[in-house]
Amino acid sequence: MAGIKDVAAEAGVSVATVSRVLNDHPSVSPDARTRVLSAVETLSYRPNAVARSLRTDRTRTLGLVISDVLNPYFTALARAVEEEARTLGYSVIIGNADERPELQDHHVRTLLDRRIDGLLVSPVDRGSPLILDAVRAATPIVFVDRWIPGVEVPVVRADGRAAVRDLVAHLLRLGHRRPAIIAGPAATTTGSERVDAFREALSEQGVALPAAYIGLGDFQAESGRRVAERFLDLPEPPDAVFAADNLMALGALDAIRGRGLSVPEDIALAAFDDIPWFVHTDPPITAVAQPTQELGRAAVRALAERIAGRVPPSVTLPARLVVRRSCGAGFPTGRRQPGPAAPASSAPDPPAPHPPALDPAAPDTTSQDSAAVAPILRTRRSHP
Amino acid sequence: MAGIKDVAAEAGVSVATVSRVLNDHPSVSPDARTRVLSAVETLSYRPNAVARSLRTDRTRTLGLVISDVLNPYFTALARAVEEEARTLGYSVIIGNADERPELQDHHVRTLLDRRIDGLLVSPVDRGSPLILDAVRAATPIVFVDRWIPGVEVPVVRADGRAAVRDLVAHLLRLGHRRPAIIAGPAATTTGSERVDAFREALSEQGVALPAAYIGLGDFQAESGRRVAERFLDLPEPPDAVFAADNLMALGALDAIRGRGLSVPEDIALAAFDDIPWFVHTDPPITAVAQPTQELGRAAVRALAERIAGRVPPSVTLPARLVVRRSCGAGFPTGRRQPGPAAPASSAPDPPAPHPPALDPAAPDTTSQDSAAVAPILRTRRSHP
DNA sequence: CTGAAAGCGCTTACAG
DNA sequence: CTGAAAGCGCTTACAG
Repeated sequence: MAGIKDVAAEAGVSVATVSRVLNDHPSVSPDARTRVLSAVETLSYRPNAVARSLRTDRTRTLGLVISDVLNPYFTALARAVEEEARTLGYSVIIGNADERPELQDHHVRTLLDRRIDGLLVSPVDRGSPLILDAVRAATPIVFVDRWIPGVEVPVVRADGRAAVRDLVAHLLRLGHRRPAIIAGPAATTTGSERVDAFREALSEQGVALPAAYIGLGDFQAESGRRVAERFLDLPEPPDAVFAADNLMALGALDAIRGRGLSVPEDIALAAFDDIPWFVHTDPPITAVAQPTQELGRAAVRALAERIAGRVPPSVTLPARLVVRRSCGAGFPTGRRQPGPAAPASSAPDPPAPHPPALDPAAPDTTSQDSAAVAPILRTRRSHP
Repeated sequence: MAGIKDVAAEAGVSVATVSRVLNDHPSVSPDARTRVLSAVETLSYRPNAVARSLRTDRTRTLGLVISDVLNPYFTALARAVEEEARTLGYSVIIGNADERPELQDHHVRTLLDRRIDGLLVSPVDRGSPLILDAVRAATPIVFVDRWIPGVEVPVVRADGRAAVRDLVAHLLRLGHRRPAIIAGPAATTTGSERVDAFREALSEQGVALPAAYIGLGDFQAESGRRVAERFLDLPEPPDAVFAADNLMALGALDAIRGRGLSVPEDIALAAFDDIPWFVHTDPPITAVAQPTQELGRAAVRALAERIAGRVPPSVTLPARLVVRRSCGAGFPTGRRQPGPAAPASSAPDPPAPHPPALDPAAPDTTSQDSAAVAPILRTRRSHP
């Protein structure tokens, strides 16, 4: 593989000059520039990024440690992050923690060893001394989605409280009186916050959330199944289940149907995090949708600010409720009625006859499906 | 951040000695070793991977360029790749091509600039001069899933022909007579092979696949929707649609239901690539499942061989048909019957009363659901 | 077993 | 505008 010396020889200049044209340094004669450029061409020279990074102490690389690649929410987040990073001239290296603290630390360590310029993390726990050390060492870090309380790091996340309040109103309106929740690990902020939001919204409506109706999951499908089964074994099972992420909702759905029960007739189901497949599950699942794209973009911008030495503010974006049929809504449970296709829309579900109560202060937090699916169906480049 | 010099000073030895203990070189006195190790500890020293790579000309990093991160198939593949790579002491950097040749080349270029030790690619087209150059330059490369014909590179992929033959038998047995296919781009091997397999299997049964029943998609949801709509607009629409990947199946399902039609009563639907959500779509979708985990592992092992200078063989693993209800199978279309839960299984669907014809030479190619979902439900670490 | 020194491929003051 | 030279943080023959 040709090096900068070969290019210099071919062009009849010094390596310094080659380096200058490669880096768009102003003081290079037009003649030298052309010769270097053509030498680069004929040798198909490509600068060695490793050497460059060692010299400049910058890698133009961002690390992103996500909790679980198999979770479509994080996959969408990763895509948005890479897109925005590319715009800003950065590459991103993704580390998948698989919800395991050791694996998270493995990736953080590897990323740090590689001297990435900045780190985006969705921490799987509150502990990691490694992350705390990195923060102390002034490594540019931004938390996305989840964060570690008490640590001085900008956080980019969604606030689901209004949407959860809408969900609770929706459930109560449909007659559900014994709502339960499959929570994420208490060690994660999203694990505890979602339970808190649910409990508070219920208590505002005078409904209690007994301990037996709070099941502890780990954000993975299998735990959703396990907790749902425990709920169904209760002397008085809940009549509605809210899963704190989409994978646990999948597991819960599995468990419910495994008992021969049906959603929403026997038990209602809702999930935090909306994904395209929820439109097509049986029944379509009501979910709290995060503005994933925007979160990813905002996180990268904040991190770029931190890298530039500035102190970006945390950003909190609202989530919104997407109503479908999994909590019951007066829809016929059998076949859909024929109707005209909705050409530019991805919302095959008719509007719910009884929209949930809206928080008047946030009229846009609730919507009827579709927007959540749009990313996968619309923002992709269509076939030429 | 402490460097090797600081460690040397702290331990009272030369940097050479520090380097030796860090790299487990045998000729280091026990005394020197302990002192270096404790210096490393007190300074929380971490070797700079960038400098190390420059010197050793190895990055212990693999590049993986996948066609689309939003496609659960590739996400599962990426996870398997990272897992196996980690076992072998490699990190992996994922590049998402989003089915776009320019983006694929962007990532390949970036990865090459970073001097990754080897590259795993699932090419989005047959062209990329960049990839061909890399092959010519003897960069260790292995193709996964898709490949570029005529290029001397090991290929790790699944052969879906037997499974597609099973699918065709299944469709015909259920009375479908006008099967159509939503193909992937002809520029990809998986795009053309799946059509060929489908056409051949049909012709073996004396059924033609007219041009009007071959729709060209791009492996993304939106194209599945578009092609399905075109099918439904035909004077004589197909009575079964086989989507060449899971995202196009999602789009097709959208389009079909947007017309108020239902699956499988009005039209059957099947997909290539099985994903956990297919168990819970309405109806559950019959799919050709690839051994994704094994493909990822095998690809990494082959690449490691190539990096070591050996010439690994290509590997082809069989795919298998997973029968669910989307092609019709005599299941009631309404509610499920109550029944006991299947504790350790993720297959809520009862066995199909009419299993498809099996190729006697490959009795294990067909199965009844479940196994495909197992990865996400079982192989994850459960909550402690 | 140990250290001084060269060198990996770049970038960038510095001097001209 | 240009080049010689130092140096980024490591590893590794080489000599002792």
